[in-house]
Amino acid sequence: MSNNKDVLGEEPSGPLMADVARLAGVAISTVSRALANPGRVNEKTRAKIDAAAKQLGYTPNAMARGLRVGKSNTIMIILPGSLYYGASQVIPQVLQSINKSLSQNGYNLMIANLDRDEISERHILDLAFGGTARGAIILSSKLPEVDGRSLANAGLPIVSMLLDMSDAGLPSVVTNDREAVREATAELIRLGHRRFLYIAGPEGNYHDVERYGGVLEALDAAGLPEEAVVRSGGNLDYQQGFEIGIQAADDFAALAVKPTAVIATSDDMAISFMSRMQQGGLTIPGDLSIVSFDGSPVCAFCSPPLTTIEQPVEHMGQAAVALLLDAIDRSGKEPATRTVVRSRLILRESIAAPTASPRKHTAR
Amino acid sequence: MSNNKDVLGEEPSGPLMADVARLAGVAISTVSRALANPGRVNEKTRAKIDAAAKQLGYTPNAMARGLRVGKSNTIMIILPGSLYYGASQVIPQVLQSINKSLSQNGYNLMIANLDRDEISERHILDLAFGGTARGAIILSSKLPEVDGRSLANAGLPIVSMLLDMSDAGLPSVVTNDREAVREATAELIRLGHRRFLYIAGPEGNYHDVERYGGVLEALDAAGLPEEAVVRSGGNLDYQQGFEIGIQAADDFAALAVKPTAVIATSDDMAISFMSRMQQGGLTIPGDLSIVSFDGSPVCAFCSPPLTTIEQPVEHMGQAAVALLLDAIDRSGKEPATRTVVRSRLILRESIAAPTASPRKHTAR
DNA sequence: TTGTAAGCGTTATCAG
DNA sequence: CTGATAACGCTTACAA
Repeated sequence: MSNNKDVLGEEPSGPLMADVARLAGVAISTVSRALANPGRVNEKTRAKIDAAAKQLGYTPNAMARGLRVGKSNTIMIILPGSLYYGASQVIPQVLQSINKSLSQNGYNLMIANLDRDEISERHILDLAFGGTARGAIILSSKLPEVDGRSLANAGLPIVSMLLDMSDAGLPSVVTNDREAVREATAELIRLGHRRFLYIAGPEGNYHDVERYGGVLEALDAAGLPEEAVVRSGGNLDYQQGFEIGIQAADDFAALAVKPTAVIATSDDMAISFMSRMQQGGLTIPGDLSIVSFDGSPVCAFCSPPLTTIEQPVEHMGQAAVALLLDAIDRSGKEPATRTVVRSRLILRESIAAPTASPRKHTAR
Repeated sequence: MSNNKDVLGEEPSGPLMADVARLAGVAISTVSRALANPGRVNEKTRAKIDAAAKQLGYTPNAMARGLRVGKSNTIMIILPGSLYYGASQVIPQVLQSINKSLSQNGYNLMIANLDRDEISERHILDLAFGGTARGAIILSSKLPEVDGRSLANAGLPIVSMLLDMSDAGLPSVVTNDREAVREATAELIRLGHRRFLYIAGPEGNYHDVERYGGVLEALDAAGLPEEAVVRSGGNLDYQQGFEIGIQAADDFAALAVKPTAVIATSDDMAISFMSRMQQGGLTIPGDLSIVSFDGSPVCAFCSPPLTTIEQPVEHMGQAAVALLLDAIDRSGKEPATRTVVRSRLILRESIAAPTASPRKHTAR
């Protein structure tokens, strides 16, 4: 058994449980028990077995175990489109956090998809229906569904992150997009701003709806009309943040009445927008205040340093894993919960009171 | 068999090959053959089987297949420390590229490690020795090794990326760090610079050695003494690029004779360094030219836009996968190759000829 | 407490 | 070309 017979050219398969059993002088099932439930076996035999296992450098075969118990210990993470943005570290931070939490609980992390074409979707479904994945965490996207098979019917626990899908029955971990943007906008209003430019991600997208909603709520609370904010963007994805910011700069240039403050829905947008504005001779925050969303580390080193809303990605990752493992354990028939982890406004030099007389602008 | 008997509370296990066989009216082994080697089965029965499989929504169980054939189709990627940097998108780009190439070849990507503690290393070794991983791509780090087991002896094809480990027997995909930095430095010399600050990653690290070597070669070629360059940094990791840049700014302030040009070994370093310099009243590139390494997208939107060396990460990822799959197929006894993918210097406004009299500075 | 034996869902060998 | 049947390495009743 195993590769004792040192056959040349043979793939070494490593020591088997049978090898450990033989070396320890016990039955193979005893080894299995000793390794899994150390309590249910005689202390002395357990020691013998441990010693034998260590001596041989035995590692249990994960696929054999998985097949037998009908479960894997791999979690897949389903990512939207591209993994990289301009400067945002949200996705890598999420991966880091989730992977860490999973490792601590004995699970592996598999990257399931980056390109949302049919091939990738099929790939995801194979992972789910083929027993490879034990659960899934899905980021900012809808459930894959290809010719009859849908991830929703895979009998797989799924947690949505960033995007609230609790209505669709998925436990979700999100941040308080709406409230955070409302507060940021309120801060701008407090400083004296009355006209705003809002730079949007994909229009109608959950984040866009929530964040823009937050702006409107703040305006409303301050007694300002909805017309106080002008929208830009809406047709490109968050991955193209730099592009969006550039287009917004063009939009800004075309405006007859200039806003005095800008609310960008991602740091990338804010960064390229600000760059263009400064090239055009505007000073920030003198002529224009800017706040954005994501809390990318680089914001601290922009000139001026960018005020941004920091998403607590690490906590969100932990929460998502906790929810998922819970669902796995309880093989849950419970109603989908929604966990909200609060974002935090980081105030920096990119916002200030509007200069001169705002009346000049508003012509009031 | 399977979940025909709709038992409540039972985990639905999905249709099995046996179910497909029954529906198609053939033997189970014929189904297996039809699905794997469509050529070795009668066209008509194949059609029947395909239809049955599709009708049932059959997905083969990956673990069963893996156990039987003694191979998985999962590749693990071993990452150094943290997954996220300041603004660099190198890691996410690598993941994207590798995952895409693997998917196209029917492989899955598993993230193997982010924290290089003993637990994680053990985890990696379990993946390797437990048959979960069929191969590994390792980024800028050495092979894990814990109590007796070493990844090197797992009988697993491994490809190193970013770091040249061809000497240690690992096929490696790297960029031409040395040459790229040499050219960048030469460009600065051509512009008239004669005194340099070099901002380093971990001292003695492969990248540091290569990149600093490139600087020295350029100096030498121009007949400049080694003393023309001052080193800063060396004790922090690349993940702490912003920190390194800040410390470098302090180092710069303490210098009696100021360099006129800075070579940062990562964009993060350059960004925080530049931010500090500008806060201190220096203008870039007027008082100081800056080039850096990585080619982060955000560099285009810094003020001034940063000259940087762009690593062809996508190509490198593809090359790494190609090498790995090759090694898997050939179960290769061939000598470890080294694939070099050339970096590219992106010229932007952060470098210029030194102003008038460098003596002004040096006099102080 | 330990051993025996029956699978888990595939693939591969070997007859037919 | 197709069908039995024996593994793959492990877990888990069940028996001793």
